[in-house]
Amino acid sequence: MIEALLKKLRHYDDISPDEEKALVAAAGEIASFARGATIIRARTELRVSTLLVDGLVHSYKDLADGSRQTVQLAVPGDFIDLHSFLMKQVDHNLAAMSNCRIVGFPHERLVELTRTHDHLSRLLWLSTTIDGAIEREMVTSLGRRSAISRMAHLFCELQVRLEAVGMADPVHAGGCRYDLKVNQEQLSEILGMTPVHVNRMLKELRLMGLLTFKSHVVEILNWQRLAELAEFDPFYLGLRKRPR
Amino acid sequence: MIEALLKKLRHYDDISPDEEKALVAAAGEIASFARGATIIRARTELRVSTLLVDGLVHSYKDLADGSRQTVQLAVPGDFIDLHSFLMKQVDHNLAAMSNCRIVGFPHERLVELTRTHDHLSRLLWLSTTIDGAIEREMVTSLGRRSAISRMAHLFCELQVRLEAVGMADPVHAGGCRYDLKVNQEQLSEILGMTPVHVNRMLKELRLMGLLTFKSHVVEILNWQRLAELAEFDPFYLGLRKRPR
DNA sequence: CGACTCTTTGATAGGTGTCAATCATCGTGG
DNA sequence: CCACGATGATTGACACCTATCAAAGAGTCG
Repeated sequence: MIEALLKKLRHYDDISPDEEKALVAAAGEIASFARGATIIRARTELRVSTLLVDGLVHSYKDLADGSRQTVQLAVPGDFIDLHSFLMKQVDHNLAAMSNCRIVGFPHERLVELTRTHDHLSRLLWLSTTIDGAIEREMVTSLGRRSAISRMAHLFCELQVRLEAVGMADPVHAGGCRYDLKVNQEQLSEILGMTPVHVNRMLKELRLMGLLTFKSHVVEILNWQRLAELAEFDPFYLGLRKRPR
Repeated sequence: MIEALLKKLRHYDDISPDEEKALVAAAGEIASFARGATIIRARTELRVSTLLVDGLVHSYKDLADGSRQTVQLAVPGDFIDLHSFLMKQVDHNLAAMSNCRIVGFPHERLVELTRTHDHLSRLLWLSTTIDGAIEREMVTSLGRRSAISRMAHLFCELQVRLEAVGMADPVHAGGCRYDLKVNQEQLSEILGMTPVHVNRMLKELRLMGLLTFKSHVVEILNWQRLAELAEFDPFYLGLRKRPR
């Protein structure tokens, strides 16, 4: 149930059997949400932090003109609102981008965990700072990259993040691919552009022979050139083991 | 020296005299940097987290075309790299936007602080999650707001953040104002637009009677209409006291 | 006063948004 | 099995916002 999380954390540092046990013990109930369902509404009081087990969840902000902007995209193994552990209320909505399963971690058990498991709780907090790094990269994309480069960057990032939890072919195995259960409108909310423009940029990536996205499958045809177009450097994802 | 930090933390929750003492004791050496100076280069190993005492510091990313994007803007009272406490290396550069003074907090002393002062360290970590909230708002601005609305949002945010540390007139005192020691090019790096466009948007805000920015002073002439234009809601800044 | 930095303005180009229509896909019910 | 409606993908024409390029004006400091 929390395998993806463990896989991710093991990229940060080794996890002892005892730590694994503690983490499993802290997990609460599992729940399912259908695509589009709201999981957490902004400003509600939270007593549980939520781990995404399967599917995609995004945090988003609504704007007056009816548009919305995704501010964080969670893949399996990510906590979708670990920052609520301290903030108690989040400043954004959380919704299922695809059918998904989640598992709650009651805050009191997380408190207990921080008391009893120093190293493990450091790793959990590290994961929130890496969420911040991902957001900073998103700022860079939205502020300075062209639409096509921004899109390329997103697909690169997802490749690496999904690969880290075993949900994408390794990059080196020639053509890599992964499932991405979103439509073009949802992509446009992530990328800060219109659905029409998403469609055109996808076409361009296809014509350039870099990538295809069809029936919820991303297939990267030329990783190197895609990464160049995106100016992608995975350093910010923090997926290299070092003592924490 | 750390008054601004204390002021900010007191918006989050009460600070006891003992906590204040501990914080002061954790502070290390003070240093000054001239405008434009690099404070921390990306990927260098860090053993100290840095508090901004005076001036402005930004984190930024360089792009291949020579442009740069500010991903985080620190005002006095903000830690500029508290996340490095866990990441050890940051994924961006840090530079002085204006002449500034900083004070270092060696990581080992911060570790000690987390051991001895539960509540205080929760407040410090809360401040990093609020940094994340600020980044999310930046994503929203860059993704969905027009240039003028984005600019209005920045000025609203700075008013509130600076007011919280006593460096801006309160909003309610009619015309509020604050010092902002940046030029239009630096603004353009924050706002993800060109310097020329910054100039035009400043002119438009001036003509609309909302705000002036001249010789490093922001003067807000009509807070309400500026906030409306920006769709600004200070909730995400977390400046309301509640038990932590 | 000159050298510099910064601000301001104009003309033009180009990227992205908007609007609207057509096409493709797919599950469902007759 | 096919018609149908719903959803999503695709395309074209056009508008508009922002970038680009270039130059002139303003402010500051030695």
